[in-house]
Amino acid sequence: MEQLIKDTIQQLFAVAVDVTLTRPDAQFGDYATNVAMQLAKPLGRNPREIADELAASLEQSGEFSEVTVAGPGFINLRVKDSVLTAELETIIAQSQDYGKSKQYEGKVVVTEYSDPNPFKVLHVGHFYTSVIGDAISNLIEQAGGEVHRVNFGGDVGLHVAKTMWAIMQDLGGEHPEKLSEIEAENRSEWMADCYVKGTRAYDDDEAAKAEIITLNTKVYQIHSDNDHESPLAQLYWTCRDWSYEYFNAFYDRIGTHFEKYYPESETAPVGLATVLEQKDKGVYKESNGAIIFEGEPYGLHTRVFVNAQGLPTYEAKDVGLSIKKWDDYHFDESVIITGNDILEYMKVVLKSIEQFKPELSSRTKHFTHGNVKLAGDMKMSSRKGNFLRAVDVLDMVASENEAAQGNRDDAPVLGAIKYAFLKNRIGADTIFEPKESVSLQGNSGPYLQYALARAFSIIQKLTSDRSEFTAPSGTYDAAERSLLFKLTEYPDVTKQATEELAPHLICTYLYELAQTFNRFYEKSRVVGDEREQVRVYLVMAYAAVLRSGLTVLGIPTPDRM
RNA sequence: GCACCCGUAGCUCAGUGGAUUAGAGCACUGGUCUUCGGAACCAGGUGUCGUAGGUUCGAAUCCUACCGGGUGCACCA
Repeated sequence: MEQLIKDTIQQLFAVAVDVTLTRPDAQFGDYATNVAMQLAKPLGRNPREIADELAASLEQSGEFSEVTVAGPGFINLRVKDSVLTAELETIIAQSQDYGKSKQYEGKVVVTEYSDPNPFKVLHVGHFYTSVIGDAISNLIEQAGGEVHRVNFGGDVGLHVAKTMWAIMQDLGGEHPEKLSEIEAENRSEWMADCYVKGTRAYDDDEAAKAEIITLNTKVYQIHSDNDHESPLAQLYWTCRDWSYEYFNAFYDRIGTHFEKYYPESETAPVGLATVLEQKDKGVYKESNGAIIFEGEPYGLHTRVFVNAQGLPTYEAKDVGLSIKKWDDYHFDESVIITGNDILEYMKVVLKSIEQFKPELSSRTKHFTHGNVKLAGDMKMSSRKGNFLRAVDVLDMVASENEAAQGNRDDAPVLGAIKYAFLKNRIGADTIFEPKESVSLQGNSGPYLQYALARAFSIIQKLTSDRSEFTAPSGTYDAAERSLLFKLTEYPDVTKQATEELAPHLICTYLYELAQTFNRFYEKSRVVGDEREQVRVYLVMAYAAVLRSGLTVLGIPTPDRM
């Protein structure tokens, strides 16, 4: 249609312009264009006149059932129902594949997100970032990308030393055999408690602080010696395994799967070696015994990559991570999803990498989101031990669902949480109001899941005696037409959502679609109606699009609820 | 102090160059109701789009300054 309008303009006015169609309020038409206003200046004519002339010509083309001019020169177009029928055929034929965009075909993409630290607890923020990262990965995947989901976490570093210190306080020394006294279901909580104790000791007790700093070096030593024998090493490896088991169990439950963990112990040596090597080439430099990168010439700030004790900081570990990802995947694009608190930090790290591996930093996109905040004034900190754990969120929503529906099924629980996390644009902080976020009505995940379950129910009633798709020959009534027209918007939505990596656009669309369907459903009987033939295909097309959209968001699509 | 993110209805947010009433959900009030599964549908209304200038035929949307909130800025991650 855009091409047709473009050609018509070329014929009438002998100028080439880009024509974009928008979807105005339904009362004005299916599509609208403001191209007459764009032409007013170059042609030196009244936009209204141009619009009238163009509209008359478009009307003669026979492609539209209605062409009108409104306001200062907007052209509103309504397409013939036969055009919609052709699109309905496409949706039925392609089903779940309808509307997939193609921007990432043939591209290898590494997505890194979630990034919890072993020896620490998973809190609500990890849940949030995992859901966002997953949806972004799915968007790239539906667009044809070969996606590798990876996870980066600190299995060495000061937080590990703090936890290990408290663990040994608790066990009375380096006694790995005593770990068997910790019940399996209490392990993650016990380690989280130890982290809190270790942090308090580090802050309040000078002697403990010195011990923890020494212990930090010993933990690095375990890795460089590949030590699995010493009592300290046994303690360390066992607790690290417990952490990964705990992470995997959580990811399984929320339907996320990572291809690979990059523990910092593996990226640290690579990062350290790289920084030292590049120091000799002048990228990094020594300052007060540490090795730094000066960001000021680039409008950034200076950061320490190797501390005065010769240990790599998070910065060097990130350098190592980048290099390892590159060696493993030779990606076309590397997408990193984190909280926005490390936005400036990441710019410095990437700028330093750009000095010696420009192709690597130019292919890296850093996406940041805000923090999850609890309604009211409660601050969360895993250091202090007052925080909302990821499982607490699941439990709260499960209780809410139980009160409303009498069960604790995971599908609506995950639907509610994931949708609440995804429906807003990524960037600002998310206020987590347990009661609101968990809502099962209105603009919520379960509303969409339920809308889909109803559609399945209808389809199943007719499964046995449905023949091959035959395109309806007549026209559609108002409710049918608005549902069908809304369905045809889906390809535009996936395209834009993929370009911007903005899952909330899918949410907004699906909610509008479900509303449109529920209105249709309210007044249009399907089974047994004389228009059953047409309507059942509309329902099938709707179910395909809704299911496809929910799947991109990572939201379960149960047939029944 | 500097940098980045944000400021739209009582609350949580869409809308980020287009109009004919700036939209949803929640909350509140009333209605539909022997369900093709009611987690639904319908009706009812509040806005100095943070403030002030500017650009434009046209600004919640772009530019500038300011105000307010959040986050970050050397050996934590």
